[in-house]
Amino acid sequence: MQRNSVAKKSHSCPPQAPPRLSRQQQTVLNGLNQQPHPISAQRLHRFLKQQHSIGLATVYRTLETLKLRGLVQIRAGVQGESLYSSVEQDRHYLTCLRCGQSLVLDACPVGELQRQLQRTFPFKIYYHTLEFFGLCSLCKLQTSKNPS
Amino acid sequence: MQRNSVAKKSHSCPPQAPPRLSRQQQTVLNGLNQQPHPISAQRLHRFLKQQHSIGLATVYRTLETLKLRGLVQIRAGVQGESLYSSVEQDRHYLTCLRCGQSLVLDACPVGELQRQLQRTFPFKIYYHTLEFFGLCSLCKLQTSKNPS
DNA sequence: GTTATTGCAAACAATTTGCACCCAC
DNA sequence: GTGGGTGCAAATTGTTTGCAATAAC
Repeated sequence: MQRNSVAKKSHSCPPQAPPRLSRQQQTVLNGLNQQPHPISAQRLHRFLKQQHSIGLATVYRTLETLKLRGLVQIRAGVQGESLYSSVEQDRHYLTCLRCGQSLVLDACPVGELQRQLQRTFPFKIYYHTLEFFGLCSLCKLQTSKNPS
Repeated sequence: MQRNSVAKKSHSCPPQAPPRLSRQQQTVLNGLNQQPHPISAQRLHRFLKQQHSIGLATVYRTLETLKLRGLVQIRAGVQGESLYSSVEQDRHYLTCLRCGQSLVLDACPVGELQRQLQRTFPFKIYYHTLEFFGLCSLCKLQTSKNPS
């Protein structure tokens, strides 16, 4: 997995990700990795500020950087915000469109498909999202009463 | 599954969706169904205004209504907006995180899984999203030059 | 007449940007 | 010293809401 031959050339510089992250960027990435669930930029910022001094814009800018480097995964929250999580997590959800409640699924049936796509297209694939949407039993009742 | 006994009561009233849509709601739904690809609320509004008189707020409100009735499908655009499409479309994409370019995939390997989940959980599942993210070959080059 | 729908403009919220300052190399 | 990284506040963008006018039944 690791290039063993010539790692001498200055600081390590793997073919993929331009290497080092700044201090604050590392802070953001660490903070993100501590989250059990996908989290919005705003909430992550509030979380980080408990321990560090960091600006909201930096959090946004860093998440953008990490995104392009394939280090974070993004999905959309029910109220339209973006939710970020470690790209390591291969988690999938069953989400209620009305109340936002999410159930975690354990199956991930698309790993093989992803590898196959990777071979077929000239794309560097970082991750995939798979999510099911509908109404939970409670909201289904509510909706038929008050279609709001 | 369906209450068969007394379906006589007034206009048809299937167990699921509270029935009729208003005129404008119908306009939105029709307009949406004419789109070949997922579209944002703003663009849909611009599209509709070419032929009808309709307010932006109505478009948003209608899309929300249609969402709860399981008639539209939502996914997040690369710049953070919501993209809407007919729930009929079982399309999946391979999307570049940098330029937003999307390739349409033909395979959908999760139909069976969805039916299985539907049996397992007390959720009414309307649709699923499955999307792959990464960098297209061009953006991959660009990124290694200018990590911006 | 009563109730839901609509349009407009104002309000909101998430995100991005301009700019001056700071830090690492 | 130079270039990227950072914080703050202002600007932008997508979306929601209040309310009076309108349409549906």
